[in-house]
Amino acid sequence: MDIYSFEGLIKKALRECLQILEVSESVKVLLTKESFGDFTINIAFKLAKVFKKSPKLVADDLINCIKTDLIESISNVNGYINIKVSSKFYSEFVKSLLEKRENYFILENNGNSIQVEFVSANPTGPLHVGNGRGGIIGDTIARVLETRGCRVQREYYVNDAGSKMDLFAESVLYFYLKRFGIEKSLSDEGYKGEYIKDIADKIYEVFKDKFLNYDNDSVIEAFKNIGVFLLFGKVREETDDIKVLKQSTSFKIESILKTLKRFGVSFDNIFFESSLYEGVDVEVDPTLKLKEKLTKVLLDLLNKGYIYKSDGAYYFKATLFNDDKDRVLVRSTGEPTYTLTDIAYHIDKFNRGYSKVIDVWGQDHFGHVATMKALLKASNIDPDFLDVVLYQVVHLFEDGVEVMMSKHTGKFYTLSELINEVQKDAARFFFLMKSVDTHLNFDINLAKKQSVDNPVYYLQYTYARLHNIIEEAKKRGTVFDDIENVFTKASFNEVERVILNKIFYLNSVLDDISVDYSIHRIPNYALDLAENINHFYQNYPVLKEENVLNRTKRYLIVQVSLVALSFLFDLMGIEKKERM
RNA sequence: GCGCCUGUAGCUCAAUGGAUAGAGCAAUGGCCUCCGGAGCCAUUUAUAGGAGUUCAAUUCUCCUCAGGCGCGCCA
Repeated sequence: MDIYSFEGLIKKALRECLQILEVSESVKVLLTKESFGDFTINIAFKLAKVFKKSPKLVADDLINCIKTDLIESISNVNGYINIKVSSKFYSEFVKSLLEKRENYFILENNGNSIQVEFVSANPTGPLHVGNGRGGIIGDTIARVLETRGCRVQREYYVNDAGSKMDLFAESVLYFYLKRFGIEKSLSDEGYKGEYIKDIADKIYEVFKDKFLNYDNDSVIEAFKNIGVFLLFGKVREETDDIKVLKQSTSFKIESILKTLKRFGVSFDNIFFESSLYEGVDVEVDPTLKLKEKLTKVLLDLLNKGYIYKSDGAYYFKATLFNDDKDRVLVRSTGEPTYTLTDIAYHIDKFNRGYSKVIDVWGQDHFGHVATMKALLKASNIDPDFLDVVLYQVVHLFEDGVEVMMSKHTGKFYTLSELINEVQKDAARFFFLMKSVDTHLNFDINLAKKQSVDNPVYYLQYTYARLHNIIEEAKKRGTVFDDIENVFTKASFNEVERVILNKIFYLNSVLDDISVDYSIHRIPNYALDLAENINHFYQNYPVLKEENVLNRTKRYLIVQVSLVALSFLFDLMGIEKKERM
């Protein structure tokens, strides 16, 4: 028995009674405060207008409709329909949960195939702390959707083409040539971080003067590829250079993929932007040729009349689709913009057959959302196919002072360093706790402390001490009653009911999260539950309890709680500890 | 200037439009003949300001103020 069957019973009762289908379908059973009962329904307020009666009178009618032995009593408090559930309710719920274990919270496959794309940081430097937030958000959304019965694919979009990558390669080249005493000019926009020098040094160490007599285009291509391999950890095309590089293992900077793996984040698919540039050149019009994949997208828009030329550039009429301004898709130089490759990429996703695609972007990409939706619509794809989750910036504080982060100046805290110092679990939890809409102030000193201040230890402690009860019971050979007697001869007190009700309600919480992606509710839920469990632990000893029936009842609470906590730890990607 | 996000306790953050706005940290005072005191209990303090919609507003609408971000032939 679960929230769905329970809610279904109530819906059915109301449907038969009310004859109003839409209304009874929108009924939701809500968790309520213990002083009001176990669960509540507020549908009477909504129906008051329809029936032209006061909520209180409507509730009176509704109460008479609902008859099930899962409910012990049902009351009407000024329109609130408060439900106190029965022993049978707990009997069916607890037995069902203990039978299914963690799978109680994992729903059957619902046929939806969803892709979540996240991190997708440019492979032009190590990940910084802000990327960690995006990583956790995407990873957790994926985990939640999986529990809701969706098939989920996690994808990383690697921008290994485009002008940022050229700039990166030029920066490496600058330092490479310096090793030979050659001073080349580097634009102010160029990357100047230590790691750029490390890459140049590595190239020098492995390849010596090999690239000195390359022409500029060739050396830039080679350095792009080498850079992506060293920084990201994987390249689309394994050139001979990469094979040589693989023989030599020493390189100071941890690759992006490795950092993420240490962070508990992994991907099912890596999509390289450069793959959009595969194939042959195809004519768009007599003045322009692009690679076939991009041409196809552009021609489609062109044929629909959504493209015009201005000052030699190709503009998309985005303003026809609610965007602020028209957008350049091809520069006057004939080069495609990021906007064109990105819509080509999203059309590719659409063609792969997902029912929905979720992109996790930093807030600074906000302006790009309307553009992408406009392009989707112009390409005859429902804009709702794409959900974009924007997360606010991470501000880093060290010794009370904000640490500014920039790849260009080279001063930033890497995610890798952060994981080294505060452990994966604490870092994940810290990122997960805050709503994506709020700016996250990350206090490095506090995070480094690894002390009681960190709520993740509270959770792990709760799990460990509960688990210890199970261990002790085995060790001591503690005797328990038949659990059937718990439901027929005993009853759960308020503290115990709160715990059971909360756990019963977890599926409903997860449903909500899967719709609005409010993943911060998971750690908050977990902490709330842990608090209730610790209160129970403190006041109601299990093994010491002499009455065997009570002892068994409390032991059930421990078992149910352990299953729920275990599931939550797995969902958050945090290690559960049986001993601390 | 226009658009988006945010403004809740001393600090960091919660609260599907629902009943008396909750936690942690910090402060003060209590709990170990213990299944783990990394815990429990008690006390203190808050919805930026103003209108509106609603039976009901921290939540929705509008205005004001404050902070962040965006408004490229960058990605």
